[in-house]
Amino acid sequence: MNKNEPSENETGTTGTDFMHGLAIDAVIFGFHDHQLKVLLMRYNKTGVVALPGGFIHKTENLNDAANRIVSERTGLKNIYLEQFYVFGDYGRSDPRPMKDILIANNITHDDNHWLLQRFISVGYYALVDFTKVVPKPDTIFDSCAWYDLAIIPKLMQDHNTIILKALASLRTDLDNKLIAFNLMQEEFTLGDLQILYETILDKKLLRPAFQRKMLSLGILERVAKKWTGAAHKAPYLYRFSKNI
Amino acid sequence: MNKNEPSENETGTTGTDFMHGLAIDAVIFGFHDHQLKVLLMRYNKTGVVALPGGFIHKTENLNDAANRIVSERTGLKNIYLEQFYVFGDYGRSDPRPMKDILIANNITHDDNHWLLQRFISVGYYALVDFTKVVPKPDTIFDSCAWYDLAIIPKLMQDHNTIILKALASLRTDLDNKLIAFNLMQEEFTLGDLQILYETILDKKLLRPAFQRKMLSLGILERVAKKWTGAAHKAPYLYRFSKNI
DNA sequence: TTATTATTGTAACATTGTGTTACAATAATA
DNA sequence: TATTATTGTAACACAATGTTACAATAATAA
Repeated sequence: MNKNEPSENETGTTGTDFMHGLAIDAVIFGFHDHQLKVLLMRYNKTGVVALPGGFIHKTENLNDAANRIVSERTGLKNIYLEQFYVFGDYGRSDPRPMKDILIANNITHDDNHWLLQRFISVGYYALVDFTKVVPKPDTIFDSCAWYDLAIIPKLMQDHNTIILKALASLRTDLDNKLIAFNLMQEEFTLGDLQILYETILDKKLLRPAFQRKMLSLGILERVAKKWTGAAHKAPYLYRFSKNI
Repeated sequence: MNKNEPSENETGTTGTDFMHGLAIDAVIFGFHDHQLKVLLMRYNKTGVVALPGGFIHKTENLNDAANRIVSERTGLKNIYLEQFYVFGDYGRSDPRPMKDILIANNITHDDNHWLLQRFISVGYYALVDFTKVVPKPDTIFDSCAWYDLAIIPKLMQDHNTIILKALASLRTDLDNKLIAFNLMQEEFTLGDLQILYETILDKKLLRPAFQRKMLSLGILERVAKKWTGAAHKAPYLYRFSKNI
């Protein structure tokens, strides 16, 4: 939300500056401890859990809005973002959870309030470095936190479906685009990278073939040996080569 | 548009039943005479050429709206449709061409008319059997016709960009999904199919490799020999195997 | 110091998929 | 019946990937 406009509160409930009927939902993926994570928001009072999302300012580019929304929740800039689907079924917009939230937060409204109308939502997924994210709740959300993708609770509206579709898109994009690096820290071993791929694709990969393929892409720079302290050969650290 | 609601004219200029700020633009691909074709509409009076498009009824699913819009223009049902991108830049919505069209058609409006506001547009591409399409203009469009993809005129707003993005999506989808058959007639030879692929991808393919690949997919049924009348071996006809 | 252990880096071979060349099988015409 | 152009497909070459094998470590233990 635009902090320069005091007429707007953080969740934009007055909505004078936003396009109506259209929203953005963001599936923000992180990777930590051998698990894919998703950043989710919990509305205070009602406890409803939902994807981070937001609206588009009337003079704002759609992709800029997505960037803004994801930056606000993560504290990061230059985030890898990908549009993956538009969720536009009429039935997806049950006004009940939002009405409960408005009531619980003493926000005046009637049944024609724009937040209770139908929304079509543009789905974006983001890939971020888990270790760099500082999740940011606000006044309406009492929590903004990582959830293991394997144990997502029942979410608001069709947000569970949106996550599944985002994951499917991530899986197909993984082969075509070189995006997995956005989920890693600056430096990583080929073993780390393989575990990431195996986690996203949910299947085991053969180590020699995986290493050969990654190295043959020509986008990895060998940095130094990693000190592990373990009783075996130390792996090399790599970084994503930025000059490509 | 819904013919059952007399309060709506065909182009929905009153817009009481439509979502505002959101539109659908459809890139309808056909294939004929060794060329990829796109179906385009020409507004009467102004001569502005644009993609077929439309709006979403307030209680209509987004994908249903896209189907409806494409069916209206082609006269076909069960059309292969794919969402490929959402065009949401603020600058894309120049109100001038639409204002000219409203003026030329004596449609009363002021500068706040919803058709002159900003639109975010969901891009769909459709693949149809060229020979089955009966292009349908209406009162606002004096023409609805096929254009060779290689010689598209300057279109309204960012519609040239939308076509380019649709073509790029079609090209990448061609390898992953088995969708080219939607552009062919019921029965076709492998030579026909190869010409289609070559036209879409804009590059020559080697015949033995192409035939081997298509046949190994296991989705083609050999039907009969095709009578060509030419002084050489007759090719086989194939059809897309529906039981898969 | 040297053997032990587990893991990494990579060679080597097998299999599969695709690029390329070659040629037999036609279907009409001369 | 020979000629012609095109189709169907075999055969080989090459590239990408799957799989097995093993040498190169880095710490620990003997």
